[in-house]
Amino acid sequence: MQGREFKDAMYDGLAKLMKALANPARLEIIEMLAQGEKSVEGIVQATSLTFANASQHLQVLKNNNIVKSRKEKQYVFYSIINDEFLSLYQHVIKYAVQEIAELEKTLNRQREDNKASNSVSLDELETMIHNKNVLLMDVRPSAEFEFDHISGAISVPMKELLCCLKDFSKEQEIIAYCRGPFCVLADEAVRVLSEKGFKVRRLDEGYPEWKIRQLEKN
Amino acid sequence: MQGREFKDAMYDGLAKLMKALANPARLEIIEMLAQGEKSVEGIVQATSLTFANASQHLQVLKNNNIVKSRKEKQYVFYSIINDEFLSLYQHVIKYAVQEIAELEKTLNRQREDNKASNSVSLDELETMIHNKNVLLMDVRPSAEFEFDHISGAISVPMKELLCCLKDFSKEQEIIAYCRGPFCVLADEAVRVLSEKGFKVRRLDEGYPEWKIRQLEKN
DNA sequence: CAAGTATTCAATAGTTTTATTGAATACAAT
DNA sequence: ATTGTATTCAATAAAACTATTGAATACTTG
Repeated sequence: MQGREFKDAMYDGLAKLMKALANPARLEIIEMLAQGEKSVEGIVQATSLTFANASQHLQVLKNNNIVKSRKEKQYVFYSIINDEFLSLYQHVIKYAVQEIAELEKTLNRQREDNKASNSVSLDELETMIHNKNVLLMDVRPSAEFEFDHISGAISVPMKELLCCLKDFSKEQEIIAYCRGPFCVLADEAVRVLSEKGFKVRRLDEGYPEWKIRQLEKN
Repeated sequence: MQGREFKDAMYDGLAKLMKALANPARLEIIEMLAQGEKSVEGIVQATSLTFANASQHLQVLKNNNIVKSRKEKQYVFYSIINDEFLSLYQHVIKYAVQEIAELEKTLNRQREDNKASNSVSLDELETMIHNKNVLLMDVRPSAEFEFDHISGAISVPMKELLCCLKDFSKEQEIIAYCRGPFCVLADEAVRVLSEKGFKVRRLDEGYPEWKIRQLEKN
């Protein structure tokens, strides 16, 4: 194999991988699957995609070694293929929100809006934990909670949330958090819980921002 | 801003970034610029692109905050925008050659073809350099060496390698490196030198990977 | 100022990607 | 077997991307 031939093969292959990531619908699917496996139906419900379209995008992701699938009964469950990809994806996100002005601005505006709604800031959280009887709920997958979490939090992964409802009091104030403003888990938790009549708000930031604060304190 | 609106803005922006990377010609340009700044002409000479086409791709990269340019006399020099992007790019490459079977195979076949199988890792290099009886040889073009290089290396560009053979001892162990797994220069150097009876191996990675390590140490 | 060089711009045709539509499977439950 | 449900397949038109071409700029040098 000559040098030119080799380069072409490598750059074509690399471009193929990047192309698989170069679509907003597929990125949303990836973000969703980063939080745990989901059936095609689950993805359709959480996005504005049609069944056929979601399935098509999933095929693209599968053919590019980004997701894997398993079949159970008549359902097909998709998930991120491995932790290496997850780590790469998180690196991309981190770069994008830190270095791309446009995205940084969008994210900050969203944070402002969250504050304007009734989300709780890290500062407020601190005083609330001192004074009141609040329940701090980490809704990320349990593996992430076990790795590290905001001190005082309990782990209630999204997929277990519905079965655990009876364990919580409707008198107690609940604060839900996940990975940050980009993560949709906390929003979902707030929606589900408030529909059921709980007093629940979300933390406007998430675990990574809390961690950074802790490090800054030292 | 509603949740849906926010998501669309974020995923569209993210997809825009990935699209800028989703093209083999642009990836080759990035790989080249990762080794130091280059004029448009420099890029045209090293690739099979036309002037207009190279310029167009550079505009795309510039509009997506991947490269920056400066003008000197009538020349425009392009370079990677910052170390954060370089680190992200390295992560992508590392993921691709480790996790994508097709690319891994292509890369390994290339390495086999160049008989560079017993390569040296960056870790090994560090301990070898302590023992002092090793010659670290940078076989990239001298411009790239002058821009920056692994500390302790000497510059022996490929095209000068054959005329300089008499300067080296066959007793001394030689380690050749270039730009990383994609770069074929080191493989060629190893082939040429071992044919002549020198004790030579290649570094399995290259300058960009070393640079990233240095940055991580701080 | 004129000529030369490096780079960019603008238009375009060919190619690829995308969402949509309407079937076609594959499997489970009855 | 028949029905119902979840998913995939196949075809297609619209949109986006790409390389090519032939100018147009911008800057330097003489």
